[in-house]
Amino acid sequence: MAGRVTIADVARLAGVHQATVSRALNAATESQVNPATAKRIRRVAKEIGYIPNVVARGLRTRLSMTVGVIIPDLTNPIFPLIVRGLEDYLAPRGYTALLANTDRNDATEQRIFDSMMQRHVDGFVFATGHSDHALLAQSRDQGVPVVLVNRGVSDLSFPLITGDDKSGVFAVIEHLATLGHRRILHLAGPVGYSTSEARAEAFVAACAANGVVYAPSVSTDEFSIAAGRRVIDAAIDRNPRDVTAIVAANDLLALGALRAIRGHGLSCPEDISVTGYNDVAFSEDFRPPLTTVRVPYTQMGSEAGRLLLSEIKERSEPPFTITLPVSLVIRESTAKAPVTTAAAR
Amino acid sequence: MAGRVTIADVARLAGVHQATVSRALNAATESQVNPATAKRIRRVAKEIGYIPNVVARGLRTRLSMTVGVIIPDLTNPIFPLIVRGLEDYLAPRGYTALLANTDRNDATEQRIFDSMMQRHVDGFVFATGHSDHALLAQSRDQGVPVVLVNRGVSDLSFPLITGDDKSGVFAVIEHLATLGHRRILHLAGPVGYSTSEARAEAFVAACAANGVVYAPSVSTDEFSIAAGRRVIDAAIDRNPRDVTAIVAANDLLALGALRAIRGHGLSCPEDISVTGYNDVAFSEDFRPPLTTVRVPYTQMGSEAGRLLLSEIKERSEPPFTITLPVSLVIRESTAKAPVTTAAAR
DNA sequence: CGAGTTAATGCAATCGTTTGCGAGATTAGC
DNA sequence: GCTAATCTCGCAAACGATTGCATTAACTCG
Repeated sequence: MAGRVTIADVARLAGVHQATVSRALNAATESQVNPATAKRIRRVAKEIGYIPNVVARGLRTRLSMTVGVIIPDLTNPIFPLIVRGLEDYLAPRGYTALLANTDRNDATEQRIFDSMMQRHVDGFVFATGHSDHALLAQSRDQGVPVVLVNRGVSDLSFPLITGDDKSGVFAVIEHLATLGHRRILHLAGPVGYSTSEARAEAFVAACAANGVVYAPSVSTDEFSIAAGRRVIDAAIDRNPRDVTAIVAANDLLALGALRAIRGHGLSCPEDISVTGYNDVAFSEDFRPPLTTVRVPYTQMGSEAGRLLLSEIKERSEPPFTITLPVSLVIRESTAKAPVTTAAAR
Repeated sequence: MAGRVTIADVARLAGVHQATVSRALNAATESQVNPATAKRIRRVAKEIGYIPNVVARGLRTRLSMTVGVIIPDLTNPIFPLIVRGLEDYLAPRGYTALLANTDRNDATEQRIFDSMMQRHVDGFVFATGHSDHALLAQSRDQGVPVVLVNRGVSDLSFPLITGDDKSGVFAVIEHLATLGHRRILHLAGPVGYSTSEARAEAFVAACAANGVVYAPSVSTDEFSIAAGRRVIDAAIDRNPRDVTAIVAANDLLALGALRAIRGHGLSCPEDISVTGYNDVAFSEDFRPPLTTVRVPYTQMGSEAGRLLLSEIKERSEPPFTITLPVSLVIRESTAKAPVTTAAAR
């Protein structure tokens, strides 16, 4: 028990003032104290197991060595990757992460934000994909830096790390065009998400560039397997064999599409090709293994850490966007367009 | 900018002493101040946007309202569930979680532990599955409560939340026995993990109870797809058609087995049945959909939160173990034992 | 040898709260 | 109308560090 040992204990045992202890133990000020006493102080400190109280220090230095990480839902498989990358960057540099989920609920998000503000985090990483501007402005007003991950925000005054959605979608469409697909459906994500929008726009542009006819995008109300299945079920019922390929905005949606296709007695890729986006864990083991776009989420996390720390250190970093390259990974859910269907049109 | 607004600002504007402000804003002490002034204080506080500094408060109250969560690797799909359940319990109660990954590295683990200790976390949740006793003892010595998740530790002096491994494995074996399997292989997890050991033991007992002959367990060096594949590849090469079912200690290992089986031109479940453990996300979409055991990881997380908070509040809770029920989920990776093989023996 | 540097350390304020103690003011009891 | 109990609220000391400033001692140099 004994209550934690403080700097005063060390000072007493080493026969010096606590100010001297503080200086001796702090790399930046160590030069100000006699090497011999410094050594003695360090020895005593180690002996009695002194560990500095970061909270007390933070009170004085106004640094908590803590950053707030706000994500929608840790259960969505891309976020663990981001968080992991972020922490791997932060930990060796003495920072730790406070993590919280918003569940896309603005009230929750505000609550979390306040709670982290109270804890005086040194910066924020937002990966919410729709966080309202109010929070960002609030944070900036209080002088605590923010970096955004995996989302655009209309005004570009915050640094942002994102994957190259445009080139990812282009790669997908080119791949499908090469396989002879000419009628492709875009299974879009819910509106209001920057990724949905970026990918939908890129889809249109890519189709145009490749001479592909596209059906009007159908869009979902959430990024989930169920939503994908629901929408594709309806599409097939309405107009079977209309398209030869489905480009989903997301692996989850793609998985829903796969289930819908099987559910209708059709098969992928023989009757219809499907592509996903994200290259989520296990997508290699789906039925069939999913052709998708790999996004370097772990790297996005560590880049976010790098940017945030540099913002914390030298305040006035100009905001800019880092776009990370993505890559198409071709597996078995895409194949040549079925001749019958193509001919039938 | 303007630096955050403090209690002194509120006091000045409300024309009272800061002690009064503190009391007015704190539910427990609110009764000590005149309702009228309390109201005025609250109004002023709201007006100028006062948010109490939890760090400063913590310095005085010795409570950080923060708990440390130590896991091996967030990328392993069971941990996001646990963390999510934990945070969902913690957040509404004013606590936030500091999260860090050990990667099963003792040095890293010690570093993380120290770092969280410095931040004066009010308690720890360990889900490392092999964390050394030293750390636990250290934590107890300092008087900060610990709860363990998903692992046993030989001395049972810490509260523990775990899934019922024994009944899970029994359910699996009974299911296979009913399907006619008589020669079953256990694809065990790496030694030194409580889950590996518990499941391996249960396997032996369950086989004995069901009159099943089992091959000596083969064990892996890590819980991964690659490890599972490697071991099963070797087993098939050595002795094809020896067993009719493989019981893996984990879904990842099961997935490796599935790949190995396909790689040898065999098929699951026609030639050989496979079961997993955990019911990881997407296991429904594997080839074939995996029969496995569902473990309530999210609930494990929230139970851990409950236990930890109760330990924090009233210190001397006696340690005890909570075992959560699991359930067998039967999908397509298990089928009747092939007659040919059965007859051949 | 005295004045001026420099090196090493102590003093005390500060960061933003909470809280034991005590002082007035008000109310109650008789 | 006086004592005692009860409400309010202010004072000031914590909590555990950091840091500007002052002080002392030792050293340099002309």
